[in-house]
Amino acid sequence: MSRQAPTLEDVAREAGVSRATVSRVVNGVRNVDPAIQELVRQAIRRTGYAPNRAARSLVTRRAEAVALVVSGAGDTSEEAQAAFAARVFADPFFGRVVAGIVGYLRPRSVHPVLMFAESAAAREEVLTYLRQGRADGALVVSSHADDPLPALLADAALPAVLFARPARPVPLSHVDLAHRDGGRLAAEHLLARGCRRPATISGPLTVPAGQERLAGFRDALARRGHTRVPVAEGGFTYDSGLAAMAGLLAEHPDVDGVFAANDLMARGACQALREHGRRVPEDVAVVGFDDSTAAVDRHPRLTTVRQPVEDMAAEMARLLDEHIHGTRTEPTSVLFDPELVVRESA
Amino acid sequence: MSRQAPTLEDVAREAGVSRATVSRVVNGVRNVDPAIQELVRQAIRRTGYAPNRAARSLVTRRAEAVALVVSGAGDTSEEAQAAFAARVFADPFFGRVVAGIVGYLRPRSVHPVLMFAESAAAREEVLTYLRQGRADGALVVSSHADDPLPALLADAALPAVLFARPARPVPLSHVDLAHRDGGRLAAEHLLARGCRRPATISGPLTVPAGQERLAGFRDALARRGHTRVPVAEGGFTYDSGLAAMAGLLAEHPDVDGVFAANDLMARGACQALREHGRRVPEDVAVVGFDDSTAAVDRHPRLTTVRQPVEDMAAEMARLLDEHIHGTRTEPTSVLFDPELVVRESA
DNA sequence: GGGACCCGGGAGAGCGCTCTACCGGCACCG
DNA sequence: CGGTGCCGGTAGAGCGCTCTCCCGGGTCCC
Repeated sequence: MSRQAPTLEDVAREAGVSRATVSRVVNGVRNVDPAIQELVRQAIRRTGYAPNRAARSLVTRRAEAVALVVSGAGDTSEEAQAAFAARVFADPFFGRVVAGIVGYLRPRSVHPVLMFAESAAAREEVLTYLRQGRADGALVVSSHADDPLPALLADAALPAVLFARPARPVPLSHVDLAHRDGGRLAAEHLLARGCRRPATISGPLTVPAGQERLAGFRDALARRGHTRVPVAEGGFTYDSGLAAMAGLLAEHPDVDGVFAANDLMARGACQALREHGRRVPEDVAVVGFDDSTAAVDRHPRLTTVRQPVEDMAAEMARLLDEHIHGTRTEPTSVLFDPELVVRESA
Repeated sequence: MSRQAPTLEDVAREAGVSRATVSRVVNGVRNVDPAIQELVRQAIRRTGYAPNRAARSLVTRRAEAVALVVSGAGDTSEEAQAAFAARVFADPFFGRVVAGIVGYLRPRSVHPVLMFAESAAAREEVLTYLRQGRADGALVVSSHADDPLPALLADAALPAVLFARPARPVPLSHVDLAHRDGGRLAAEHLLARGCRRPATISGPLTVPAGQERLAGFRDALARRGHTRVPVAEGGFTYDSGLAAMAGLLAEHPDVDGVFAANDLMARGACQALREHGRRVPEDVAVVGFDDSTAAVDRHPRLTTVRQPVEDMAAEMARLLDEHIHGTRTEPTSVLFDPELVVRESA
């Protein structure tokens, strides 16, 4: 910004019309004489005019931006913040969320502001940010079940949409997956493949997704007569999957099929199986969950329950849009269907 | 925003002082009587006041936001945009960049707006965004060498800082790594381990980082008498590393040490070696580059040349800050030193 | 004791935009 | 030929904030 940026006034003078007329041309409201329109457009080009957004926001009361909040639970220390960011981004899942959100926002010229809310101070910052009108609403992706942010947002009556149903009910719209159906798909596939000793590495049982994937898996097996299925609880990380699989093998050396509640753990499980001399899928079939590209294209390519994350993220953005514009007022929950993707591991 | 948000005026009335005084308390400028300060603070608390940022930005001409631009080359189609975003985030490298940037920006209450610039239209959008004053500057991470964005930013005299030196010189500040030294570290380590037949999987030779890591590696080996070192060019992806390693093995079955120009390719190389019955590091030692956590903590844990990405990203943000505030005017380049991290693979 | 100088506070302009008036002119119609 | 719309444009208020200018009163020093 070496010299002053041109204003509406400058363009108006250049085109020989009033400020309002230029504004109409820029925003495309009301009929403006085509000849004058062209005149104004040329003036805009000559001056290199770009409307000042702060001024526009001031009167429209719209920031045309939304906060993309990656939310954690507890009260992480300041130093751990960098680690938190790195960890979140390490999960291929998050990239898909961003892709879906940006895909929806971009054509609407709305921009996502990246925020982390892993401590009480950071959460307060998010609320303030929204109250200041710097963003029109929040898209929240929580990494923990007991994330306090959703409730804070709801209390403040700030427009927000969540990815995944919160553990505690909160009057906020959210998108989610039919996790139960996903677990069922995995179970049915393992049985169809001829597995006789299925087991599972569940997600953390504190989060709904963890509980429901497990429930769906168990229910489907129970209906087919498998009532006592070994379960090892994992934490959605590679290492936890590895450890869980090692544990399962120790207690049940005869397992021939494993459903891991996400791809990262499935990968860990594959590694553990390899270390214990089991071949995948010949000795033990492995089914993952998510279909996160990065985790899936390794060897052996993972059979997994696909979660349409991009679509879900886009829907999340769409819901927020409606809440912001007041075309939707009641909290809504949109459920997506999982899909089995068969590759090599099962 | 059900009811109107409280304004400075409201707080002033509540506290029985003038607008200016409240503004002074909020911004901490000049001496305000402690008693009155307290009065104002209470009024702020009672009213739940949060200063409107659009209004503030309008007069300060500061958005207190920067664009975090992930930039590609060519003219990707609209449909490929989602894939682009997903791909970028899949690289663990990017998460570290974000962590470093956020670590610097957050204490300064500056927020990053995520933007993708993988097509001409998207690039134009970035420029407009900055010209509109919605962000005070841009932090650019390019995935391609011939990215046109830096030149566009420089031409428009918009504050911007790049990660890595652009292929074509551009009058913009940037941070970078002493890639040559990194290549040298890898070479020396392999030789020190007793490797007699070193080879390398280089990065794309169109990008400076690719060229220089290779040059450093070659030079160091040449000084020790290894003048003809097998080179396979990769594309910084897992698959390209796998393919390159397979190629190297086919032509030089006796290689006993490999330097891959990034961790992802090193992982691919490990996989290829495993498939060809070679043990790592017993038969072939593998050294990676980056020290990207996610890629490194697999089995065998990767020996790698660490790039202090977080520090580099933070420095990038610091430089931008200086450019924005006018305390730095000349384009500056800051070089960081790589560091060898020895783990299991070599 | 009087002038210079702060120090704490208020008044008010103005940042660049949108948007609601309003107004002149022109076609149409009774 | 005087209303009645309607079209195409202008005028101007005002969004909420910062910041310069100003002013009263106390302090300090000669």
